[in-house]
Amino acid sequence: MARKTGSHAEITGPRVQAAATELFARHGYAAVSMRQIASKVGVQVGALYNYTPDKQGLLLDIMDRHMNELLDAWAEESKPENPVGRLEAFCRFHVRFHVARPDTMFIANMELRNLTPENFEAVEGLRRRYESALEKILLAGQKVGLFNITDVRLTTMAVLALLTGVANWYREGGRLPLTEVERIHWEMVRGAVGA
Amino acid sequence: MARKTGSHAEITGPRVQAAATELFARHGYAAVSMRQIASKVGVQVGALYNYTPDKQGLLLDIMDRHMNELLDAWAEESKPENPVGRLEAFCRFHVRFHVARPDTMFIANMELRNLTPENFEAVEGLRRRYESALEKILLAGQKVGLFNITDVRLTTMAVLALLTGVANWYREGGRLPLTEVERIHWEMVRGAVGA
DNA sequence: GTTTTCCATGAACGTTTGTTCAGATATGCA
DNA sequence: TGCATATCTGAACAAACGTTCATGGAAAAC
Repeated sequence: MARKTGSHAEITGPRVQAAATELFARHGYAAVSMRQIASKVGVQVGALYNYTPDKQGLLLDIMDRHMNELLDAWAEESKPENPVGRLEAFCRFHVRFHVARPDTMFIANMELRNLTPENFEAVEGLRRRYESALEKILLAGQKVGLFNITDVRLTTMAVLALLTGVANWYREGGRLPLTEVERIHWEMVRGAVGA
Repeated sequence: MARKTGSHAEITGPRVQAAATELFARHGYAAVSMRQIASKVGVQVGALYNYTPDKQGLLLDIMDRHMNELLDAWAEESKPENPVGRLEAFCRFHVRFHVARPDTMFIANMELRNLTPENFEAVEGLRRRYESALEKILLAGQKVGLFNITDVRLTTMAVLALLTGVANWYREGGRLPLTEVERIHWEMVRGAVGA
């Protein structure tokens, strides 16, 4: 029988994830040691290996969870059929999602190169699925003449770069309310794609 | 007297820089060891210390050189007085410059957190100077009603994010010629700022 | 031809790295 | 109360880390 109360695993486990996430985001995967993570959790190094097979496992878990939450959240988002409305929904969603998770977003964008080849393949696959969600919107809008886009692939990357940048500087309780930040980004993207 | 021929320093020095740049760009500063750099140069570890006081010095040198070359190149760029033409010049310049230097651009964007506090301050100062070059253009255009911008600071960051993204995927000899990539980016920015 | 200068070697240093594991501790169940 | 199990400690491991330095050899200067 699995113990309920007094079982530390269900408390320590998430705390390990949280500590790793914060430290990886701040200093980078390669610059963080297992001992630093353990110290942040308030535990000895060896105890970490009850929750991950190795350091790489911590990184994979963070990135995999982030991308899956991203894809799931977009799937459940209510979005209009027409390309312009759909693009607006995407922009607002993307900004909202990433502003709420600056740490995992940072890791997902910066630490791809620190994944082992097979782990990279898995995460990269999820990333491409998300990219193609945007690409399909741009393509649909281009086909019916709503957007003015020379190269859909290039524009996809550019729009994502523009939108993702927000998490690098936005801080909660900052100068602008979130809905305003959403709106401004949507207006910029609208202009960039000629809608 | 400085020796001319037979002096290895003037050959090995740049090769150390080049090796460090390539490795830092590919794997990240923290993940690269001095021994890997030495091995790429074809030299023993100790020899590196004829060319840098320490590992941090290599990183600082790369970033400092990159930012100074960027600022100098922009200063010497011929640019019209009117805000729209000036913004176009900036966009084309930025794309051209970064596509030509993907490695140092990558390092300059990703490794800021691996600088010691004082080195960070120095490089960050240069980065802000470059940012403010763009910000001034946007402000000037906004003032005379040529641009439609809600928040200049936010738009500055967003435009830079959009433009800088290009170096992440553009490869020489790719699908699109460079001038076309320049033009497309300029058109996107033009739309984004409502010009 | 001798001296001087430069640059690289190769070994060593103390520290830190990721990971393992036997044993201690504490909790839930009987 | 005592047994079983889940979790953590504390120490240890070999390997790799950044950095230093005495030594050597080759080229430049005289």
